[in-house]
Amino acid sequence: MKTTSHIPSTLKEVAAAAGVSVSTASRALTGKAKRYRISQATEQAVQQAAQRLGFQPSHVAQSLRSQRTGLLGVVVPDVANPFFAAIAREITLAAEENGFSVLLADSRDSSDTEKCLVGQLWSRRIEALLVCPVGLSSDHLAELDAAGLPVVLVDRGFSDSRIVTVTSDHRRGAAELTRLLTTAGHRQVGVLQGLVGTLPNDERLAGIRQALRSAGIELDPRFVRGDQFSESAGYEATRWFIEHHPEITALIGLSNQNSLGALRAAAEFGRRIPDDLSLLTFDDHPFADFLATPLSTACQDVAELGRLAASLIVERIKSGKRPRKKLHRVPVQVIERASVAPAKH
Amino acid sequence: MKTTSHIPSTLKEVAAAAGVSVSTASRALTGKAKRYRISQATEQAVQQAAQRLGFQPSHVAQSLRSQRTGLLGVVVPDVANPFFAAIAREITLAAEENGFSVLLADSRDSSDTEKCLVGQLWSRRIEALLVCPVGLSSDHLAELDAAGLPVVLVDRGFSDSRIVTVTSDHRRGAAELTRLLTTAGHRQVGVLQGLVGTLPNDERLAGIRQALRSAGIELDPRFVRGDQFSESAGYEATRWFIEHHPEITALIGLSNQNSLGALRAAAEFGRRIPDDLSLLTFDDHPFADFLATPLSTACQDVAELGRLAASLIVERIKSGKRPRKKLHRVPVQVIERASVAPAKH
DNA sequence: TTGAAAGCGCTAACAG
DNA sequence: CTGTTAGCGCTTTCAA
Repeated sequence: MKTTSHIPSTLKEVAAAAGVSVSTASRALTGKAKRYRISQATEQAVQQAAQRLGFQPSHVAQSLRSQRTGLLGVVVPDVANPFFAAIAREITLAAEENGFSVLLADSRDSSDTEKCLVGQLWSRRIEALLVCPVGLSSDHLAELDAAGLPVVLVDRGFSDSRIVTVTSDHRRGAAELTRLLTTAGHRQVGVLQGLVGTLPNDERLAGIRQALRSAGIELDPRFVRGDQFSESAGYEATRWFIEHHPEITALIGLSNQNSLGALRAAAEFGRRIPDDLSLLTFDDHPFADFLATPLSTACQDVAELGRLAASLIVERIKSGKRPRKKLHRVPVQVIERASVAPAKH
Repeated sequence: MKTTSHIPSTLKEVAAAAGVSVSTASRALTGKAKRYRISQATEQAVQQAAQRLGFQPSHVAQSLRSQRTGLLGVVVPDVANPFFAAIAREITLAAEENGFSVLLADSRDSSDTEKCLVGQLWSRRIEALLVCPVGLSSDHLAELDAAGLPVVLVDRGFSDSRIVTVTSDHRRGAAELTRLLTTAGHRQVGVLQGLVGTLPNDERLAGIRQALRSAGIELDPRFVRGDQFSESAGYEATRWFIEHHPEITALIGLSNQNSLGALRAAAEFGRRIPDDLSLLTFDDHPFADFLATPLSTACQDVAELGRLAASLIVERIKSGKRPRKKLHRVPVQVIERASVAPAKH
């Protein structure tokens, strides 16, 4: 028994079937019939032949010929993370609208993997690259960018960078969020830190420090704990605070994950939120309103991050010009819910 | 001022730089030096030239030549939906491990868009296609599959289908979940339905019906309400139940989204869960434990769904054989939390 | 041990 | 109005 061949039909076959040359077939199928004044009869014949054979032009061959692949590379640390998934989605939609396809890669939070994947994408001749970078250096990306491949960084960026970057206004968001605490009279604030050295982490921390200072409070270095955007890091840090610094009355998780860890630790140690401990966090999720204690949060506009990045890329591909403006900030929205109680003294 | 050209160097240039022919260069760079007994000297020369020019072979040209693109097409209804994001991730990881790249497409829950995207992917000569299908027919996919393109369906499938499908054991999961209700004495159970006609929806409904019947209860058709896997559908259905059938003591949301709508409606109408109304749902998410009322749920093994699908695809590509087993079931795990109260009579 | 040449499928310049 | 030809970048016969 033989299965139907899945070898796609070629233009040559279509041409043969229609009794014309390949060039005529090509012209008839790419809407150039008018321009070349192809007779109605042949045009139809070609189209019917194509139809009958289920002809789909090979984008591979077209790419080679035209030196344009219509491919966008997207690299994120974890596709399953809702934050990156949302970004990937916006890019994908924008890409599809503009006739591009998305090559998706998952760097698993590893800088080496990221480099490797970027190399592969490059060998596939992507026309632009969008990365939510991992690690603390962007040299390999800057190189590509300098070589003429449009690169856009999303979320994490690099201070020294000449690469176009789209990120939230972390500092201002963090400051506003912190004000919720100072207003409520909190003076002993613990921070559940994420990956030190990354732009979001460092800017958020700076925002918190600044807001505290405005309220006449100096952030105690011992009150900054943790080194990863992960649940376990948040858990460990919270636990450490509870055990060693019971004087702390409020916690700020520098990511959703960190705060999730805080929630677990608090539950485990019998600390009620917000009665025993206030908790603030970054980013949001659909069930936020229905948490036992709805968390007040500084929420990034993920969709806008994605959209902006996509439009910068598309714009750049179309115009061929590298924009002068490198750093793009998207506002952060503070949503006040019920996870801050007045500080007791 | 002129930016560095981003035109990638070609094998021809490398060959020229090394003072050899393209064929020699090719052989030296593809590890065929031994086989062709190329002299150490030339091999090194070629490699150095390649290094110096930053040569990356064009995967486009290789694809055309070899008729193998190493591309996997993935189509999901919504990349930002955690469920599909998780599936996409597993596929992506598996693909990367096996030397494939993933072309990601988002069908936006539209059957037409899906068809269109699949066409584009096909024209890019993907070697296999993984779809979380939308809509009620899979003819266009079955066609491709019959034509020899390995197609795997995930999540939703089709009863009549000859396409390899990976999905959860919805029926059993639903039945087990329902038993939580019958055991607690509930007899008036409302169902927040999703998209009618889809396999997950229909099988879950069947599972519920069956479990109720085992408890001597016939599911009242009026108690099945809703027509979409969406928050608003869940909200509307719940609202309708509250207004028209206050005798209902428990609700089962056929998706996370549906239940989220139920949560909103319940809050709005002052119904406490589970005291006034028990609520069960499908699927889970990280914050589940910290909801005001932790929902008991039938939880799909999303990672396993993705992994299984990926391995079926990879296996099939490598072997070239279409498997005889079409339908693959992944067990569902019921997690009991605190959203069911004993029924009052 | 190496090179020349053909060809993957397509488009476009050139030639009728 | 249509066909012939060259070439995108690569691999692989075939020939030396």
